[in-house]
Amino acid sequence: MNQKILYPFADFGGAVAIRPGDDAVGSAAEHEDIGQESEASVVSYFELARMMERASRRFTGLLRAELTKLGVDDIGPAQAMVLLAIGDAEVSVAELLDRGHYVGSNVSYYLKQLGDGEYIDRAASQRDRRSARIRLSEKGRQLCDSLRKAAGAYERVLSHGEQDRRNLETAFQTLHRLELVWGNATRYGI
Amino acid sequence: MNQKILYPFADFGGAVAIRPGDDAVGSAAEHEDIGQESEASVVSYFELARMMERASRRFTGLLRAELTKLGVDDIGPAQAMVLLAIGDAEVSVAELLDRGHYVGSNVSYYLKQLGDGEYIDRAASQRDRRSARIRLSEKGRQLCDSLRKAAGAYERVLSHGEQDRRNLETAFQTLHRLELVWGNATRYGI
DNA sequence: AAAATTGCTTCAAAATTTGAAGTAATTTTT
DNA sequence: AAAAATTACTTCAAATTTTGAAGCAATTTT
Repeated sequence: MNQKILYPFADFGGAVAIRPGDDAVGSAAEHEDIGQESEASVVSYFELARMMERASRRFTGLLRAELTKLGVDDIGPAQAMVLLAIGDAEVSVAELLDRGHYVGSNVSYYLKQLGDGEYIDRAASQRDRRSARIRLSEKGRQLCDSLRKAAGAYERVLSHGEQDRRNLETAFQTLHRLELVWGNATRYGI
Repeated sequence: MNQKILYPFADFGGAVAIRPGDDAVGSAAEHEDIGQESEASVVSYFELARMMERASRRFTGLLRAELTKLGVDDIGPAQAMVLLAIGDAEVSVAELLDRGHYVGSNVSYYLKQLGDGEYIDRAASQRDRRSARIRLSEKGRQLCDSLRKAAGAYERVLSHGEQDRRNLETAFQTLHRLELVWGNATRYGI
C-alpha cells in the first residue's frame, strides 16, 4: 500500500543541523537578519498564520506548565483560556463565543467544568432568564492573576523599551485585522 | 451542586450589543482607536497570545473552507498545515517537528494519512535508513499552491502599501520572539 | 395564542493531541 | 566486535478539544 519503509531519515548536506542552545526553529535562517526594521525577507500573511499557530502552541504549553506549577489539576489550558477571556467582565455565553476565539458551540461544556471547579459564578439574568451572567469567582480571579503574573515575568525578557511596545501593538493590530478579514471571508467568501 | 440555572442571559446596560456588520469582536472597544501608529491602548503579550489563538482559529476555518471548496475531503486543516510546513523542502520527521508548531509526537500519524492520500512521497535515506525523506508529491504541491493562491486573495484586501508590509514583518518577528521565549520558558523555566 | 427566534444546554461523534511503548538502524562503549 | 546506549521513527491507547445536531425554555414576533 505504501512503499515499504522500514525506517527512514538523515543525510542532509551538513550545515543543516540544529544549533544546540539556539532554540529549535527549523528554517529560521529565512528570517535571520531581521533587526527592528529590516526590509529583506518577504513574509506573507500565510507564513504569519503558521507562525501564529506555533507561537500559540508554546503559549498553551506555558499555560499548562503554569497550571501544573500552581497545583491546578481540575482544568487545563483550554479552560484557563476561557477564564482569561472572561476577565473582569460579566458576560453571557454568546459574548464569550465572540470574545473567545475558541470553541464553536460548546462553551457550555467548559463552563460546566469551570462551574464545578468553582472558578466562576453563574446566575440567570432577571430580565431574560434564558441568559446567563457569568463572572469569575474569587478563586477564578486569583488563578487569572497568577497566570498573568507568570506571564509578566516574560514581559521583562521581551520588552526592552518603547520600540518593543510599539512592535507589540503593531503585532496585535495586524492580527486583529487578520482575524476580521479571515472571519468574514470564511463566512461570506472573500 | 451548581446553582439551579434554568436558562440564563441578557440584561446589559444597553450600549453593549454587538453591531451587526461590524464583525463580532466582543471587547473591540478596548482597541478601537488605533490607526497605524497609535500609542493609546496598552496591550500585553498576554493579550497578544489570546489574539493569536483567535486569529489562528479563523485561519483554520479558512483552510477548512478552502479544502471543501477544492473538493478535498481526505485531509483536514491540520494535515494541510503539515503540507504547508513541508513546503518545497525535503525534510525528516524530526525537522517537521521543529518547523511545525503542531503535534507533539504524532506527526507520523498525519504523515500516514498524507501518504495514503498521495500528498507526499517518502523514502528511507540511504545513509541512515532510520531516517525518512519526505517531500510533497505533485498532488501535494498543487494543493499547497491552491491554498496559497486562495490566501493571496486576502493579501490584496490586507496589504495596501509599504507600511502594511512592514507591519506584517513586525508582527512576524514579534511572534517569532514570543515563540522562542515561551518555548524556552516552558522547557527550562523562565 | 401560534409561530418564530434567541440563548443556552446536552449528547454523541469526529478530530486533534498527548504519552507511553516498541522497533530498527546507528553510535558509543567496553 | 559484542553489548549498551542513542537516535529516528512508528504504533497504539487514552485524554482533550472541537464540531454538529438536537433539544428546551424564555422571549418576541406575527
